[in-house]
Order: sequence, then C-alpha cells, then structure tokens
Amino acid sequence: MTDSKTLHAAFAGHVSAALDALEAAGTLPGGLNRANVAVEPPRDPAHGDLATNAAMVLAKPAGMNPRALAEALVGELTKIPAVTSAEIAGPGFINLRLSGGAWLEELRAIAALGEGYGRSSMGAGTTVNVEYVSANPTGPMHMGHCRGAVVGDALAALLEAAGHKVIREYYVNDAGAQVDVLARSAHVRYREALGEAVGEIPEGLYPGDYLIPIGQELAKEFGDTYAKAAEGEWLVLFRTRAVAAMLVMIKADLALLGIHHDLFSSEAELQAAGKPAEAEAWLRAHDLVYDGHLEAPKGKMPDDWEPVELPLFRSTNFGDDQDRPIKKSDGNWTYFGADLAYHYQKAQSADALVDIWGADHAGTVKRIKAAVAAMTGADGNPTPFEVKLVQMVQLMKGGQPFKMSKRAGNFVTLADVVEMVGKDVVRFTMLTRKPDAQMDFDFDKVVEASKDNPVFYVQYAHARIRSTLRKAAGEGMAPSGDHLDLLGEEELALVKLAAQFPRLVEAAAAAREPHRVAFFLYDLAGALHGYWNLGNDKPEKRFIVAQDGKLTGARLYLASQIGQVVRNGLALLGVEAVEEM
RNA sequence: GCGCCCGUAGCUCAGUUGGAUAGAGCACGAGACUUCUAAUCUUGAGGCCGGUGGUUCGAAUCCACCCGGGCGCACCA
Repeated sequence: MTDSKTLHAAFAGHVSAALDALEAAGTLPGGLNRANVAVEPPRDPAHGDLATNAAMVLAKPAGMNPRALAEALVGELTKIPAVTSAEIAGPGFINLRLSGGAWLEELRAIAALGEGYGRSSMGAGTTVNVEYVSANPTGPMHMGHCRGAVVGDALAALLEAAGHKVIREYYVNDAGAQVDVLARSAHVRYREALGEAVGEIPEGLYPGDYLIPIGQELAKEFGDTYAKAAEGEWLVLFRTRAVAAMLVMIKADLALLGIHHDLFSSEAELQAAGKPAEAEAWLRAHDLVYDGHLEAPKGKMPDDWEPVELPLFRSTNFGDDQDRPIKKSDGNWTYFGADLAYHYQKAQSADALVDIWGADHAGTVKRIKAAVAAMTGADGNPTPFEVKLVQMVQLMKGGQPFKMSKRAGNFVTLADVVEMVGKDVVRFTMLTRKPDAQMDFDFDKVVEASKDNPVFYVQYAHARIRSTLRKAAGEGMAPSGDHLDLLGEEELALVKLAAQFPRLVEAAAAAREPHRVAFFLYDLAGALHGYWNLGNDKPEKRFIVAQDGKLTGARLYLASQIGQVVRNGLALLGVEAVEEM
C-alpha cells in the first residue's frame, strides 16, 4: 500500500483490480459496467470492516450465479495483505475484515495529509460555477435568504475539496422594476434628509430605515438639486447609487456568515452589453424563439388579462408546460430573457453550472434548464446544469409563524440573527437538514436552547482533543506514531469512523449535499465523546496515562488525527473549530 | 385544475443513491462528575417508514394511483 493513500481509495482500487484479474482469467466477461459497484462499510459492524456488492451487481449482466462470482472474487481479495478474512454473506455480499494495522496506517495517512485529508481529485480540476444568494439589491439580507446562502457556500467548499475549480457567483438583479422602486424610496429619504417632512413612506415604496443613510449621503453630495426635479432627471443616478450602497450592505451581511463571492454579475451590464439580444438572434436563427400568443394564466385569472403577441422561447420542446416570453410588451426583457443570456455567459467559463434557488422559484426551473440545454447543447454536448432548490424556512417566534415582508419593513435581518446566536450556530443549523425539506427556525428555541445545538457538540469534541493535547504538552508528553500497535478495539472503532471521511466528501460532493458532512461530524463527535467517557470510570482508558509514555503517545496521536478530521469537516461547513469552550 | 418538494419513534430529523435486524437528538424512566473540560456518557421504553398496488434476489429508497402538508402557476422578480 502506498504511504499516504487513503484506505478508502486503496480498497476501491483493490476491488477494481480483483475484477480485472477475473476478467484476465476469463472468469468474468469484459466490458461490464462497474458504476454500481460499491465498497463501503456495512451498516452492522459485526459484518466486518468493509463490504462490496460487486458480485450481486455484476452477476446478472455477466450471466453468472452471484454466489459463484463471489467465490471467485473472494479468491482474489484474500490475496491482499491487509485483508484478514473475506466471507460471502446473504445474497452475495462479500464482507472483508482488515488487519488492525491497516486501519492504523490510516492514522498515518491523516497525519501525512493534514488539512488535505478528505480532499480528492474526483473533480479532475473541472470548473463548476455555483450561483447562490443573488438576493435583489433592494435591502439588507434577511433570514429568508440565509439557507440558500449557507448551503451554496458549503457546497462550493465541498466541490473544491472534491477536486473542482469553483466560481462563487452572485447575480445582481439591478435591471428590473424593483430597483426603480428602490431609487424612488431613496429619493424620499433624500428629501427627508434635506429637511422636508415626508411623513409616512408612500405605499409601494420600501419603508425600511436602512435607506435613511443613503438619503443623507445623496443630500450631502447633491444638495437640493433633485429635490423638486422630475423623476427622469434623477432616477438612473439614484438607482445606481442606491444599488451600489445595497451591495455594500449585502456583502457586509454575507461577510458576517463568512461568505465571499468571487464574482458579482450585473443584469444591467449584461443588458447594456447586448447579451440578451444576441441570445434572441441565435435562438431565432435556430427556430427556438418565435412570435406567438401567451397562454392565459392557469391559476387565478386577472381581470385585465388579454392575449398579446410576444417573442416566445420554445421551452415546451424541453419539457416545460408552455413557451415562455423573453420580452415584455413594452419592449423590455423579461427576467427570463435576461437570465437565459446570463446562463449562457456563465457556461462559457465553466464545465458545469449549479444554481441555488429558493423553492418559491421552483416554477421557473424548467424554462431555465430548457434554455441552457438549448443554448449550450447545439453541439450535442450540453453543459451540465443543476438547479438545487432549498425549501422555505418558516420563521417562528414563540411557537408562532412569523411573517416577513420587505415592503412592510418588518423582516428579520440576517445580521440581527447572527449577532444573537453567532455565525457557527446559524451555519450549522442550516446544514443539519437536507435542503429539500422545509424547516422551522424558531428564534426563541435557537437562542435559549443554543447549548443543545449540535454545533456545540461537534465543537466540544474538538475542544476536548485540543485541551488534552495542551495538557499533555504541559506534562512533557507528545503524540507519537511509534507504538500505534498498543491501540485496542475501542480506539480502532474511532479510526474506522474517521476513515470514512474521504469517501463521504466525494459522495456528498457528487450528490451536491453538504448536509452529509454535518451529520458525519455529529457521528464522529459522538464516538469521540463516548470513547472519552470510558476514562471516567477507568483511568487507564484515558488519553493520558501518566505511567505509560508509549501508550499515551499513541493515544495522543489518535486524538490528534481525529481532531484533524473534525477540523477538516468543520472547515468545509465554514464553522470554526474552537480550541476551548 | 397543473407543476415541483415533503410525509420515517410523542416532537425535531438522519438513513451512505436499491442492501443485511430502519437509526440519532429532544422529551420520558434508571444510572455515571475528587476527571484528560459532565456543553459529556451509559442504559430502558418508544415504528403499519402516510396508504394501496407494481418492478426484483432484495424497496423507507424506484414506478403508478390515492391521502395529507408546503411552494408556485402574468409580460412580477
């Protein structure tokens, strides 16, 4: 076995090599699809250390009896030095037991790889563009944005760890009607700053206090030049200033969560550069856009609805329910019209695209997937594109649903929540749940019960390890890999769990499911706490055994590597690995 | 009416992409602090995996239909 190769990677290779050998010997037909062959720990540890389903998966296409194939495979697998036994179980599982030494080597691999343990070359350096947050630049971040922000950020880190290049992108919707509303709202605050009694903020404008400083800055810069001027004289100027100010605010909010994007793309700039028009021309040339009549709405029917002719994209060709307009009747681009050009642009600099959206936009997934498939697939090789929906977060206060509205100004800002409970709690809470299920976020509960929060459980495991290492150092003892053979079954159980980390990272990245990392860390922390408490009753089970320097050195080595894995996992989630609590 | 998501212990949720006897936390019962940090651990009880069919060696997982909850269904964003 090579020195710093992880056990997980090594055994995937071993099984593959064993199958090669069977093919070479003519036992197994060549060219079988091995994609479903798995090598993983069995759910019940009593079955062994590793199990493979290879015989069951391949038996049918090979036209063989699973049992017979398993026998042949066992013959190959027992040749591997680290394997102490290989047994056929159930319908054709092969259960492998590994020597303790093989697992102890994994500890050395962790030590050798350090922060790199868990990183993988699976992505082969291909570039993935992850677009997330993309909140409208009309106010501060609120809790409704939070889940997508955290999930997107963790996913970006995960993909990077799995060997992809990652572009973290934020699409700034600075071209629609909502930013005109923002500009008008800023104008009211501007007049207010000049001393005018503006009273209540008019219906339909953003009433939030966060625009007051914008008004003051505008007043300072422009005096009363635009106080009485017609809207046409100041709208673009105020819009530009207000959007810029909102982005500063949003970036600051995101920074509180430790989120930093690589790229902010402006919808207005995209339009100014003529990208949607280029896209339309191309689509028309390929008969994917035509002038046609929009179908009547399927849900509640507005009173003033009337059929109009608009340029429509043939999204029904790609599975959508109806064709979608790319321009409005006033000649402006629809959101979709700009968005398809935007996605085409993203696809130029990435091998794959991932969008993180809120579930309230689920209705538009089909059309944008259709657009990407159409525009990037002309050569028969469409850019892989996934939209990951994060379901709604129901905000609760005192057990009651809490409605937010930016219009009404009664939203809960992300900054407030982070200040209340901390970045790590917010991030971990959002990540200990698969994103496609709805969740409640109850402030009272999160604040008052924060000690029960799983994030502290994981952080505590790390803090315990670090404090033990500090104490040992104070007594002149250090981790040592010289006598790892002194470690017993209880220690090996810990190693076996930690050794799952590399394949977990790959699986989570492939599935785009960062929450798996959070649950793994919770399990690992539980195992560490359980092991630790053995030492409550039996001092000889503690990490530090004063009379036995060799054993202590080995256990400290174990502790140190477990700590490394916890740290690496927390880093993926953007949660701090604390030194003490 | 249509589309997407969800339904697993009393509650909040996992379940390694179809694997072996379905698991955690909270709450409830019983225990462990003179400690390397008890923000911890050990242990008990708790299940029609929403329902019914189907696919196969094998289903909580895939398919169909139903039931229940959420989101969406304008040229908004």
